[in-house]
Amino acid sequence: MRIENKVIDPLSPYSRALKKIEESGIRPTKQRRILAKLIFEKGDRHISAENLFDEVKKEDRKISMATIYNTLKQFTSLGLIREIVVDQNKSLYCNNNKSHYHLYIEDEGKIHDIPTKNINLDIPSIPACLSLHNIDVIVRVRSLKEDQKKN
Amino acid sequence: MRIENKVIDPLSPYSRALKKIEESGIRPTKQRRILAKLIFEKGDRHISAENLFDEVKKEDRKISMATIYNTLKQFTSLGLIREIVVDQNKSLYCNNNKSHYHLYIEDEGKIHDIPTKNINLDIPSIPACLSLHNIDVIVRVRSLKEDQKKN
DNA sequence: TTACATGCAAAGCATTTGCAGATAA
DNA sequence: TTATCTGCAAATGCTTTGCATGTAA
Repeated sequence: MRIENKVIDPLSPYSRALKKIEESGIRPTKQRRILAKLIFEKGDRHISAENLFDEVKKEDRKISMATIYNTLKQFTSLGLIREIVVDQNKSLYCNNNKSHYHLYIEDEGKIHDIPTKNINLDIPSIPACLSLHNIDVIVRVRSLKEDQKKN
Repeated sequence: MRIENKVIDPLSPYSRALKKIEESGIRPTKQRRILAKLIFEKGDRHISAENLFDEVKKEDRKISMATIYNTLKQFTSLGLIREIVVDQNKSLYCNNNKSHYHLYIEDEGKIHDIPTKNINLDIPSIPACLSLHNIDVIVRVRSLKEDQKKN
């Protein structure tokens, strides 16, 4: 699961995404290009469907929610983005396809990346009938203030 | 799945749960007792609200969904059970309050425990302003058959 | 030309809430 | 008695779907 790029990739994350879209056979439509641009041209971050909807609106354009959800799913299955489930009514996608884990600040709803190299994880071997898809590590924390309120 | 208790606890998980309910100040009502019994008297397992609803019905009783959801939340905040979010519309609760991680078979929707001792996890120290709540490790796998279908 | 994509509105579904009636202490 | 709890039904909020219209190749 550890990805270590030794080869230098000349493409920006956005160009790489577009390339992968074209290669995969799905059409690089206007909506998909707009969304890819928003997703991949702002550095590593975590995005929700609603975020994207709002960001499109800010540019005086409009893409329907249905299309945004469809696109997020397509991009996920192309491996361009990764879905993170932090709680049941919050689906976030991260545009960082490097292997990494997450720090989730529960009372703030904020999520941060933890580089894989900062966590040492040894998992036992998986039975032959199963193929590894992903390992999610979510370190759940609370800001101290919030924690004191509860106790 | 091996349980190695060094300290012998005279209480069953169910009795321990009841005790904690009483101590916490919430009333050990009929519904809460029925649910505690179902949750804690069947060995380690992962339960959904719907599972519980059905199990209550099988005993020719009835507890409303609202009460089941409320109770699961209360039990969670008492630390009796632990919520695991595997995907956005599937909330599972595990009745095993020992520290452990999860193996999730995505195409089957099944979840299994991985004892903590089988995973070596070193996380970096957490900033002083944050308090650690939990670490979720979900190893997501697919049964090989399903994986082959997709490729 | 035509297969694929989009967008709207409606549907779906797990979960939550408001509130009247019930119940534990 | 009275604070708390339960259960119903309605509301919520995210996500998905059906289908008519639009668009890329």
